[in-house]
Amino acid sequence: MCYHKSLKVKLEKLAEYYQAEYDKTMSELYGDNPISYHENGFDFKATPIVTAGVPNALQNFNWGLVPFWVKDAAGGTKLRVSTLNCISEEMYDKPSFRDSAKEGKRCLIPSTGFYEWRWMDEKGKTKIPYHIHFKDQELFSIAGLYAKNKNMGTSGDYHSYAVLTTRANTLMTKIHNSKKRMPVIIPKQYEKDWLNPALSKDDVLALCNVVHEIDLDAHTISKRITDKKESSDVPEVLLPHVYEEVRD
DNA sequence: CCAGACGTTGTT
DNA sequence: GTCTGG
DNA sequence: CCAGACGTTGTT
DNA sequence: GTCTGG
Repeated sequence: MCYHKSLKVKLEKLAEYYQAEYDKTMSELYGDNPISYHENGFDFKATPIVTAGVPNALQNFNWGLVPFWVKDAAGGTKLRVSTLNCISEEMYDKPSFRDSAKEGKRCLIPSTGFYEWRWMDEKGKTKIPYHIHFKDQELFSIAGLYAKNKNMGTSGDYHSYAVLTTRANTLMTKIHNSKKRMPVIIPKQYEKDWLNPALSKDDVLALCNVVHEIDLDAHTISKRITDKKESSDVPEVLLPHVYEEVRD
């Protein structure tokens, strides 16, 4: 699973990585600051993504996929709580995701890392947060599906996406030791393929498994990440924090 | 037929 | 929009 | 997923 | 302990 991520990079650098344009609204929104240090999926916020539909632009889409058939805002807010993630193995079958999957509405979700908790005991009493990132590259793409809905009560259409998940690779099995899932990550050399709307189902599903060849790294961080009294969207949240009980 | 779901992960 | 359970 | 609540009356 | 809201 993946409900927390970071995008510690400026808009301009994002555009460069994806060879994509962005409009004035977006530059006003983010200015010259990194886009986020910690984003909680349950805030359902919009951040820049790249879609198969418009592969040469950064577009601000909301996390938590609201399918086109949702009839009103109440239905959307209820459903998106459980569509932050999509089990990639089932995306062609689930009512909430299958239309996006079949229509090739795949997207790249720019990320500089994601957060996961590791359980330190059998009883589920102690958990320690980690930030997971690439070993040798700051920015990378998480794979997603997206959709458009007209009934969310927003001024324009409501654009949203879900993070695809897959079986955890070796590193993630260690950290995400109870659920053993992780976001689908698309290496740079496959990004164009992923955004090709004509890609076959078999190829799509195969790309959801390349995570097993990816070299990720992780470090423990402070529990400030879940502190409600202080903002967690600050640079300090990413700093390594040593726990006695973690020996690896 | 109508009403209601449509989802993720999980044992704190 | 489409499927399932009642 | 986590954090926070943990209730009453009313009545389509 | 379990449910709900975010």
